[in-house]
Amino acid sequence: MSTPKASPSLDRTTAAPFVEVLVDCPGTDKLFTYRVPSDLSIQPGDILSVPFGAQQVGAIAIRFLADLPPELATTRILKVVDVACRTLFPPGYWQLLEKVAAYYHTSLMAVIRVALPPGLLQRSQRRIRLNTTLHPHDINGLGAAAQGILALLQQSPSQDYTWQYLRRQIKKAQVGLRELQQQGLVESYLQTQAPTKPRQQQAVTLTDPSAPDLTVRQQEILTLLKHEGGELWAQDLLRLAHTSSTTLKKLASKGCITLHQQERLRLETSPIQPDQPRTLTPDQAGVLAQIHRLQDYAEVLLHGVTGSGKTEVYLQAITPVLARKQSVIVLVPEIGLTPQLTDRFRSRFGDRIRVYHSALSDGERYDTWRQFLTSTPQVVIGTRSAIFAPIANIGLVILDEEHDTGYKQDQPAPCYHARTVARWRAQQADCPLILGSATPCLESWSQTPPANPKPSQASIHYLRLPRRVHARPMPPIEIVDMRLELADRNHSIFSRLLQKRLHSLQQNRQQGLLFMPRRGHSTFVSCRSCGYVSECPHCSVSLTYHHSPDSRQTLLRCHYCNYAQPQPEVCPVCKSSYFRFFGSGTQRVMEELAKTFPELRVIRFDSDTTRRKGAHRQLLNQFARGEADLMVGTQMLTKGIDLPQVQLIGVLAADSLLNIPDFRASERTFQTLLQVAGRAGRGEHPGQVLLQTYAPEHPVIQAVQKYEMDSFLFAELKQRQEANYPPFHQLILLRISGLNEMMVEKTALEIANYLHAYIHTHCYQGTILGPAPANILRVARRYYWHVLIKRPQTEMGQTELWPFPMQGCQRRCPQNIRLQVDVDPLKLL
DNA sequence: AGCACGCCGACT
DNA sequence: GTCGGCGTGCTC
Repeated sequence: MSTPKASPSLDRTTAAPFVEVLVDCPGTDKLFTYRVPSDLSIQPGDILSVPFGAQQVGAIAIRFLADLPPELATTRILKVVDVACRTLFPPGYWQLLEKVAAYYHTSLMAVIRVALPPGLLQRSQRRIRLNTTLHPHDINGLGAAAQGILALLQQSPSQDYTWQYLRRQIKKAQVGLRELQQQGLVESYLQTQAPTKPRQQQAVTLTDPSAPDLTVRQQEILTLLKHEGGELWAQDLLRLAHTSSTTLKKLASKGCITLHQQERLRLETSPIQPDQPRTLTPDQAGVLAQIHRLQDYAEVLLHGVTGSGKTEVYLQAITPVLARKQSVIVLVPEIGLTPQLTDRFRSRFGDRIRVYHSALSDGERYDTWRQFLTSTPQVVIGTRSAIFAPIANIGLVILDEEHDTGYKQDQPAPCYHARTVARWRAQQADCPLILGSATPCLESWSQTPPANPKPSQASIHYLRLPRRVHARPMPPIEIVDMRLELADRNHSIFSRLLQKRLHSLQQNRQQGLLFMPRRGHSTFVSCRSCGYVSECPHCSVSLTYHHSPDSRQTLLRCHYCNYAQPQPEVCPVCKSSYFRFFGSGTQRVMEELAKTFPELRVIRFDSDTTRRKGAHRQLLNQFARGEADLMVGTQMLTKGIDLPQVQLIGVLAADSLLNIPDFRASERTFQTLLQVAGRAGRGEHPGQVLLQTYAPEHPVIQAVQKYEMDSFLFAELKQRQEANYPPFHQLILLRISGLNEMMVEKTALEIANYLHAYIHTHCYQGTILGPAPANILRVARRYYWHVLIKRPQTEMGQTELWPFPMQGCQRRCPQNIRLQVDVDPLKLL
């Protein structure tokens, strides 16, 4: 791989004998000192492998040390084992990571972990191997745990498992292991995994095609090689020329070709027809002209209704950036959902596209990531972590579907929002940031001139694409009052109007989507006689009814921890036989459809049917080819499906969205419903949307029906202001969890009290809410309590650092209690 | 994260 | 008395 000229490859000699590193171990954010072996050259930022305790872990070189601090004995200093990756990050990159760590109150290492491709920071693993030379003479003499481990290992094809796995599978595994080790039946060893490395492959280069005394066959091979450009992978040449490696070796010995190892990049590529820029509508052209005018850092909210051609604007905004040899980052919520988008980028920009997301293999991700470090102008398309792509010379950052909640990481720290990080990156690179959406989120919209009472203070430009391309109208939205259906004794989940439309769907050879804002067979199982609800024994959430096609048994499953149990025939409490599921999910809809419309061909499109790799594309293609009349699905249907023939959209239970206990429920519902509606009428026919609800007078439903964006957002903004919610106040959520309920509660209370006092003594503005038990109290045996910090923003929507006393909170947290900080949380459950 | 060290309960 | 549970603390 070529390295930029900034790297004087000869000058990689390490000056100092010691290096301070950041070790990839949770709970250790201080620096550790290691000796630099004379045969290794190390630079700050390089990713290393170092011994740490009994294991070997990944580490990052931070700085050199000429002398050892006096408190460190020379004998204790260990040597760096290896350099896993030599990195040369663009200027300002470390500052960016540090800023993220500071703002989201996490360790720098946690940020580095999301920024680096997986597999680079490798740690050693303890594994247990079966001793095959020895046979246990008396299995029954062993304890239960030992027997369990033995049975597992014997099942394993490699007679070998990680210690972590065994410990999870077998209780008291520690005891069992000791027993087995004493008898010499198993051995325990540390496996140091090699970090992901470049893939090397043999390449053939033509050097001298005119050597004397060549056979006809040899001549043929050389001609072929010349024809292919003089350079090929050995395996390709072997295949093309139907020859063997001995022949190649002979040619090499004659000096006609050279054989050498060369890196072969694992990049996702697909042969794609190149395409040309499309003619823009006047709206698009106007918007693009404004974008082209931007040079330095500026933020743009591109508010374009579904089908208005935002993608083409992105493409044409990128072209001049690439032309002036700068790079671009394009973020999308989920790459698997939008294969059409990446295809279009590839058609336009060819091999300058780098697709980066978690579905890539470790090797592909690693190679793509290392391409970022080259100085070639490129377009990175990826999911949220791609905002950390270490490319230099960024000329433009684009966030498509900027309202999407997928941009917020909420599982492991740092709980960063890609939009926030994108803003910092754009500021750092002094380039424009485009936020695109058909349904902008309140946080972004509130900073644009239309939302601002003092437009001069608005920090985001507002560009609008109010019309669809080819002047296609937005589909009309009809509201069906489900209360009237029930009053008229229609107990079906389909209103009579929807039934009528579904009937005519097939007659008119049209297609439709049915949107169901929930996954699973139904919501929960309850007793109609006594009200008992089946709950998960670990998570205090109701279990969901799942009907698997291959087994006759019906299962109740927990959506949080995946616990499953067979469904009882009668109510466990009162023995009533009216113990049935309640509400409906995609599976239930499928069954009802099969009953009412047996002739309709239906595809189910939800997380169950799309889990398999490539299933998304396959199901969509199937639908696009007209092999089904109707597609039934959950939230996934809202994203990026661009099928011109979709005529009918049915929304079954708008209410279940509206009633989610979250202050953003209205905004979410509005966004989701408009996104769903936008899937209709993208072809010749205008299409129609049918919205079933028990609350037709609800302001959200009203606004959706009229496509009234601004008035809805104004009203919503006002409510947020009154209730001190974002974007007027900033929220920081502290999630306190542990196995002991009392301890969690006690700790949460202590932290809340401490914060109260802290705010008071420092005269900070703000309020502490809670502690309160989380809505779902228990997830996978852990209890959760929340403390919410609310504080006024100095400037609306400004993301700024607050001296929130993380250390103090941490100190009040016992070892077995976990404290997670979520700055600007999106999920308050 | 692992692993060692160290302190309390149920057994020989 | 000991063995072995797991809570606390350190790893250059």
